[in-house]
Amino acid sequence: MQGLSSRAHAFSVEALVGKTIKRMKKENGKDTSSPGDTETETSSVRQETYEHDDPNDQRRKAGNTPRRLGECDSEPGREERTRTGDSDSNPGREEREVRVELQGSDLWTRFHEIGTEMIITKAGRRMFPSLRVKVRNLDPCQQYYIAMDVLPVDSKRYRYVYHSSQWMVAGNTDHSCIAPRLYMHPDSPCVGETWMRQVISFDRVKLTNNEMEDKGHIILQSMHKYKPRVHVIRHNPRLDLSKIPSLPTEGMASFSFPETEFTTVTAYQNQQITKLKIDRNPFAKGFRDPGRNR
Amino acid sequence: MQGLSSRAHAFSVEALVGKTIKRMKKENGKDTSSPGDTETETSSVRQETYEHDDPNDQRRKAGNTPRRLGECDSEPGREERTRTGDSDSNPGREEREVRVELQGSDLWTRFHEIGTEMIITKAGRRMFPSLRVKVRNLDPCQQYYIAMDVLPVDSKRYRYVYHSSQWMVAGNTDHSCIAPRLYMHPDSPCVGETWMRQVISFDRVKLTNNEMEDKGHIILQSMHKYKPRVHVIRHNPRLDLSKIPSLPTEGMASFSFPETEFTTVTAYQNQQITKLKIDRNPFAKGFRDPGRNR
DNA sequence: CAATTTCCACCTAGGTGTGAAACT
DNA sequence: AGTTTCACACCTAGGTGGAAATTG
Repeated sequence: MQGLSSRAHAFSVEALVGKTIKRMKKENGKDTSSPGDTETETSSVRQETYEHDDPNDQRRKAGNTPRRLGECDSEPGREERTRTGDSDSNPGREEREVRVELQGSDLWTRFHEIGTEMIITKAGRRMFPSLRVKVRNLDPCQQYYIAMDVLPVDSKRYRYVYHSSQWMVAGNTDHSCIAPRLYMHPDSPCVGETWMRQVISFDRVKLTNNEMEDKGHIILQSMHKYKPRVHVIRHNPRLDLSKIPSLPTEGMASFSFPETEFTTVTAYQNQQITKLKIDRNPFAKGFRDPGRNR
Repeated sequence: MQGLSSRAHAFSVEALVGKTIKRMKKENGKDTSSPGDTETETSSVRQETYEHDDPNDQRRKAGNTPRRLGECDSEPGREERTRTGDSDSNPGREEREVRVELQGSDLWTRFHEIGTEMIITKAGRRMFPSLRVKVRNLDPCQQYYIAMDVLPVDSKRYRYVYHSSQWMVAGNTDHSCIAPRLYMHPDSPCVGETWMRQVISFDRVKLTNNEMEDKGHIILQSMHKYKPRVHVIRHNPRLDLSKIPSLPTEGMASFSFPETEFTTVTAYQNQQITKLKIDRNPFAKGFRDPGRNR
C-alpha cells in the first residue's frame, strides 16, 4: 500500500461545521466553564420588544421602558431586555423572542445582598462571579455574535462608610466621552444551534481602570456602580460590520440582570464581600480559613 | 446627568470586526504564540497548481506531482503545495497564489536531522515543536478557514534499533479506514487580513493513540511516520459546509513541510531527541542539567 | 521482550487577596 | 484620610519526561 496521495485522505466534513469547531475551541480554551462555579440556577426572562429602535430617537424608547437601564430592579431572577427592530418580522408572524437566562444567579444574588464589589486593576482583573448565560429561541442555522459590555448605573461616585457598612454617594462624575468597550465572546460568530447548546461564559473578560489599556479589557472608573449587559447580534452576511459607522439597528437584542450590578473598587471595602469571594473563588483558596464554616 | 439610557452607549464597531475579535481571542487564549520558541526563520514556498482537483481522479494528480505526499523531500525550507481549482480564476488573471511559510523551521530542522519523534498518549499530547505558519496573498476581505491534519508518510511500521541509532522498517500496516481528523484553527473563520497579520500557531493540537478519543484530538498509530499539513479554505457563504458530503474542491490550498515529518512513539527512543526536547521545551525545564552546554 | 500505561516531581502560566508602600 | 499600586505567597490548571508497573 504505497503512494498514499493526499486524495486518499477522506476529510471529516463535520470538522468544518460550527459545532465541531466550537467543540475544539472549548477543549482548547475552556471558554464555557467557570471553575468551581457549578451552580445551575437561572434567571427567567421578561420580554420588551421595540419594533424599530432608531438610534436617534432615544427619548421615545426610554419613555416606553418600564425598567430603564440605570434603574435598579430589586426583583431577583428578572432580566431587563432591549430588542431592536427585526427587519423580516411582522406582527402576524409567530417568531419567538430571543431569551437569555443568567446562570449562577443564586451566587450573584448572595453577593448582591451584601453589595457586590469588583476589583479593577491596571493590568485588568477578572470578574467573580463571572457572567454566564444560556440563550434560547435563536434560529439554529443563523449566525450570531454574542458580546457583553458594562454600563454605568448612574453618574455618582460612591464611598464606603465603614462604621455603617454602607455605600454613600460621594459626588457626581462626568462619564466623559469614553465609549464603553464591547467584549466579543471568543466563539463569535457562531450558529444559533451551537450557542444554544452550551453555557456561554464571559469568564475571560477583564476589568481595568487604565484608560490607555489596549488589549480589549473593559475600562471602568473606580468607586462607581455598573451593570453588565449581554448582546445577541444576528449576523447579516450582506452587511459588512467593518464598513458601517455604528452597530446594526436591526436584529439585535440586549439583556441585563439586576443582581449583577456591582461597585468597582481597587481594594475590597466590605469584609463580607472579601469573605464570600475567598469562599467561592477557587483561585482564592489559599486564603480560606479551615476553622470557618458556611 | 441622570437617566443614562442604553442609547447613550456609543458602540465601538471596531469591536465587531474580525481584527478586534481575534485580538481578544489572542489575548484570551494565547493562540498565536508558542512559549520559548521565538525563532523566526521561515521556509519559502514553491507552488504547484491544479486547476480542478477531482476527488475521484486520484492517479492523475499523483502522476502530475513531482513531490507526491509520501515521498520525503530532503531539501529543507521548501514547502509542498496542493491547490484545488479556483472557480473564478482564469489563466489571464493576475491573481497571486496563496503562500504559506513555516515558522521556526530552524528548530524543526534540528529535530529533523536527528529524526523527530512525537509522543502520543491516551489523553493526548501536544507537539513540540508546534506547527506555526505565516500566510501570504490572501484576499484581505475574504473569510477563510485554516486547519491542519496529519498524514501518514507511508504504510510502514518502524522500530528503533538502539545499537545502530536508526529507525528500521518493522512491517506493513493497514491504515484501515480511520479518516484523518481535521484540527480547525480556533480563530476560524476569519478574514484574510487578520490571518496574514499574525503567526498562525497550532500549539494547542494534541496527538493521541486512542481511537475512541472524542475531544477532537488527532488520532495516530504509534511507531509510524507522519507529516502535518496545513489547509487554507476559502469560505463560501453560498455553500453551507454542514450540508455538503465532502470538503469543497474549490478555493482550497494545502501545504506541508518536509522538515516537519516525525515518527510517533509512546516513549522517546533516541536520547538525542529527548535532550533537544528538554533543552527547548519550557515545560521540560525541570529536566535540564545545569552542567551541560550547547 | 518491546511497547504502553500510570503516577509523579517539576515546571510554565496565570488568577487570588494581603499588607506595606506610594500616591493624591 | 482615602485610594491606588506593587511584590508576594498561595492557589488552579495543565504541559514535561522519568521510572515503575502493566500489557501483549
